[in-house]
Amino acid sequence: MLKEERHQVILNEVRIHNKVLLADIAEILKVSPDTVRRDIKELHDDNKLKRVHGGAISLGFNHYSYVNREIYSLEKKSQIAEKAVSLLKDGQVVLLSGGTTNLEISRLIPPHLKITCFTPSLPIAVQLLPKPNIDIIFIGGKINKDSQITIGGSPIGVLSELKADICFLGVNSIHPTDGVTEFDWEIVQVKKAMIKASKKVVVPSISEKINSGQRYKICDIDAVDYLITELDANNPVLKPYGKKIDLI
Amino acid sequence: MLKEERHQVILNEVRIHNKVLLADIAEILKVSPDTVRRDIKELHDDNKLKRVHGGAISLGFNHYSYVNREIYSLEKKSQIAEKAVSLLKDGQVVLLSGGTTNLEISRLIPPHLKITCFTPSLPIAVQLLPKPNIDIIFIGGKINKDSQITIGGSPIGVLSELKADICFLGVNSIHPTDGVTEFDWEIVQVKKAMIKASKKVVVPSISEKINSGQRYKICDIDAVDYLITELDANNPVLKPYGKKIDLI
DNA sequence: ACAAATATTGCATAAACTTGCAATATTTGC
DNA sequence: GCAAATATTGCAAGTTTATGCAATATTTGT
Repeated sequence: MLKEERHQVILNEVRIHNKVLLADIAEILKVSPDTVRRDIKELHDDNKLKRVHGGAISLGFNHYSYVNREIYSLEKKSQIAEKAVSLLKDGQVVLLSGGTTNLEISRLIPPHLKITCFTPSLPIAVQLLPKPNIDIIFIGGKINKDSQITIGGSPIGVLSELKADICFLGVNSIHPTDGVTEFDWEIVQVKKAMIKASKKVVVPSISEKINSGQRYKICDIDAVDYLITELDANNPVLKPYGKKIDLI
Repeated sequence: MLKEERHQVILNEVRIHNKVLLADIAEILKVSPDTVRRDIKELHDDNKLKRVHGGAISLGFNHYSYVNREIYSLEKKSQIAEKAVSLLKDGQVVLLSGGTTNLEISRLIPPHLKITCFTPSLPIAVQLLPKPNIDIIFIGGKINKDSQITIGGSPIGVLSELKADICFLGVNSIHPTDGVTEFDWEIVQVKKAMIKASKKVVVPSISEKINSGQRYKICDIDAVDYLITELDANNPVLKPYGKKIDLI
């Protein structure tokens, strides 16, 4: 029995059951638990699965855990989110794209605010659920598991019939001349539709994303009305945007 | 059962119900309350949920620092869900209404099954998210906060363009002559549309709901193809249904 | 305020993990 | 092709972790 074979067996079990028990694998493969332990250790180091006491578990098992990624920039995101929330007023119709910054925004929306939120993001809808004064309209469609938002023709169709007061557009990258860009084509299509569906477009973005670029373009800088970062509005990094966008 | 699995289950329950009772988790997972207590303590320390007397609550729910006593017959629902899941086959298009029994069904869908699930239920979508082989189509619309499903014209419109293989219809009440009934008119409209949109209609229902009635009618008994309860198929309680419905 | 439910603490036991080591395989350099 | 170097595997001893139980304390609902 080659090591590679064992690895395949283990990964396969994980793929099917989302987990494996070390003892089970040892039994199936007729090798010592130590060997399996070492195999799992290797696969763990290769990021193929997650090693836990007693066995291993699929990496993707908790997709929702993307909330935990980038925990380091949570502080910045909270600062941004606080600024963003201050733009909201009673009675508005708000469009929220996906992303962790927008999730933070929806977390910070004060419970007394009476607004209507449209969103294609599952985590954001869940986040808004406990707030009694917020009407939530979920923009349906096929759910993209990575981003946990709906994509494709269906959400775009819904958006084409909507005119929201304000849109919080979570972005991957923003650049003074290249505009707003994203790496996933399907998501770009949805975000384009969101911009069309809103009177005002707000981009909340941590400063790391400023001046970077991705493969696909969502819109020019001109299409963005407000740029919110954790930085002070007259920070030199933001200089190139100042003429075209209101900085917050 | 790996500790990690238990953690995932607990977090999932918290996401869906916004709270968990320690005793329920112990029951579901077949472990001692002490273990669950330790699990919750760990998750609390990791800032994944908030530990409170009697269980845990979602972080987003901090204002309500209590846990409601809510008796839900989980054991029965699991039995029903297991029977329900056995009806599923690779390649099917499945329609899932809301409700805790359907939630339990979606929890038990084996991860290797390749199916497409349409649902207007937020908790069910979240529950299905980690399963890699399931395509999830969320039926969008305005979210009803009580039931956590979308209601109104929008979901009904989507359903009118769909023909699913099988529909799991969560119900409030079922009666041999009065048919399937519900207390919320808006939800009735959605469920009517779901029945039209499916080749086969399955009603998973705990036996308490059998022979009861509510204000609004969803459909006659004839429209239901299968009735799944926690009881044995030839239990006398089910006798009146036997002629018209397959009992499981 | 009291009874019932839940939490804490310490402890016991079993299972799982770590580490070092020795016996075999396998690969490498010449 | 062969010896040396390297990897792999199983084992054993000691350590850590996981889990349930029981006695006691705290919290909660009425």
